[in-house]
Amino acid sequence: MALKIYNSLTRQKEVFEPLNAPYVGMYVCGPTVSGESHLGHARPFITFDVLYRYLLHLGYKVRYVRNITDAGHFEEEGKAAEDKITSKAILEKLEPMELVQKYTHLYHWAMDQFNNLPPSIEPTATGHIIEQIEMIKKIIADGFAYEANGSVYFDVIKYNEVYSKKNQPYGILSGRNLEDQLDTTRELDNQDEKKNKVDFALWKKAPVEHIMRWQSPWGEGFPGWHIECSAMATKYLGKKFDIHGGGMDLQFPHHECEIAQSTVCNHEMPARYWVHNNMITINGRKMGKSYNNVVKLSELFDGSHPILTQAYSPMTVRFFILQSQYRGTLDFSNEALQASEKALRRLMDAYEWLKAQSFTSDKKSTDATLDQQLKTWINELPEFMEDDLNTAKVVANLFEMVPVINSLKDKHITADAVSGATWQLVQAQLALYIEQVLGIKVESGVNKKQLNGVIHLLIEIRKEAKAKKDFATSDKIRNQLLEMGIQIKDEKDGEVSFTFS
RNA sequence: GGUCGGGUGGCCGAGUGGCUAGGCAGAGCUCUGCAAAAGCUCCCACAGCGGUUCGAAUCCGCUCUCGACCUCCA
Repeated sequence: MALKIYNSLTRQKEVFEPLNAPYVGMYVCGPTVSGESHLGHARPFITFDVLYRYLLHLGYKVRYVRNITDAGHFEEEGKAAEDKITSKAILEKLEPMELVQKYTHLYHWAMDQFNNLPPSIEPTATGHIIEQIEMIKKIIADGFAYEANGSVYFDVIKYNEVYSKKNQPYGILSGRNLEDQLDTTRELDNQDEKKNKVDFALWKKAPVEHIMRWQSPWGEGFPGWHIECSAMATKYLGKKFDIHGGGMDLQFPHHECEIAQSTVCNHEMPARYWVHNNMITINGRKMGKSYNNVVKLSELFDGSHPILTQAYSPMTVRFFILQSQYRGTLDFSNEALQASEKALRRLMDAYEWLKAQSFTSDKKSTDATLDQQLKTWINELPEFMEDDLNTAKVVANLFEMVPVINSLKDKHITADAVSGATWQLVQAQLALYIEQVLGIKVESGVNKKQLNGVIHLLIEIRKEAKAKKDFATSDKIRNQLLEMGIQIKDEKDGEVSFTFS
């Protein structure tokens, strides 16, 4: 068995072979922290978290780099631009760092809610301006970029001419033909600093109102969007690394441009496997800011979005995403999430019950068919994972085992139907796949409101017991609550209060 | 217009040339003080039209239809 992943570059599933086993370098494009993350953002991070977890499970030493884009036009999403030039007081000015901080924290909080493992390195674009400038200088020196009026552009036509001969034309990743693009975009062309419409910016001269700016050999400005990933990936993973991931919408132009820049600088294709997750759709349409159909993660978790009838826990959302294979679109709806919530609860109830049982390995099986069936379902789990991370099939197999576990629980079958060794196998492998590989953690369903409700109910029952002079019951309630760290106090006015210790 | 990817039962979603996942919802039964949970059973779909084949939802062609991307933007 070997892990196979779909490589967008070659358009086929390929056996994963690290360049320097057991080390694996993986770069994933992270968020732009100028606004709150939405459900669409969650998919790549959960997808690549599962890939990361699976690689770790296979024993690889993975360096997982996921950047934070904190350089750009800094204006808070949804807020109208204010006049930043005339604003005199420092505290009145828009301070990009403040936004970066706010949304980075929110993003980290969401990642944590999803039980995503933190990446090994989480570099920021603003922390790597020097590396980006150095890279641009190199590209200019090699003749693949030019300065125009304080900005620097990548010469796509020239790159294509030179690298087509080396079997790496511009457009190799997205399957685009440069001539076609020139034809289709010619009409739109106007007077521009760029030599060709297809050229992209490496460095942009900052207009006077642009508040994020840095000194460079070409004047004050800010880096183009694509260069940050090339610079950081090269710095932390080297000229060539194993996996580059991100959403499918980044394939072009972002990743295509990365390939061109990095190839000029480092003289080789930066990554070996390009992995792209598909989009989350809502009513068949990509969830995205431009469509005005985003459901923010915080709205999902507290149920405040109008299309939701209730709040959904982070694990429900994670499970919802893992019920599909990452390369297909996933259609989101309240109904679909409700289905996931119920399914997850059933799975986890069975899993947790089984986890608490103990089996002895010397017990023989009286139902060889069932015993074998369980082993088959378990043995298929790695096969499904290794077939391009087919988490949908993994989940399906987990559900095959749920009725068997529940049958044991409800004594519809006896424990000896299955051998002790097989039960132990099932216990261990469910724990491995549910908790380690899929990263689903047990959520305690109790919140403060519910807990308070329960305590009030007990106080109520205690009152009734006291009224009936049933002091045995009333004392039992008070004493046992106290043992749990909840102290009930009978106040002078007959009311009852409680405190947590 | 160009490039690419889809159309699977009420909903979400796997999938393979023949043995036709899984979840949710729905129906029946069992269990059950009531309810819930749980178990068992049922619900056999693959856009349309042709073609290849002993056999296709799965391969080919056409049609219809939906979507993504198309260079300064997360």
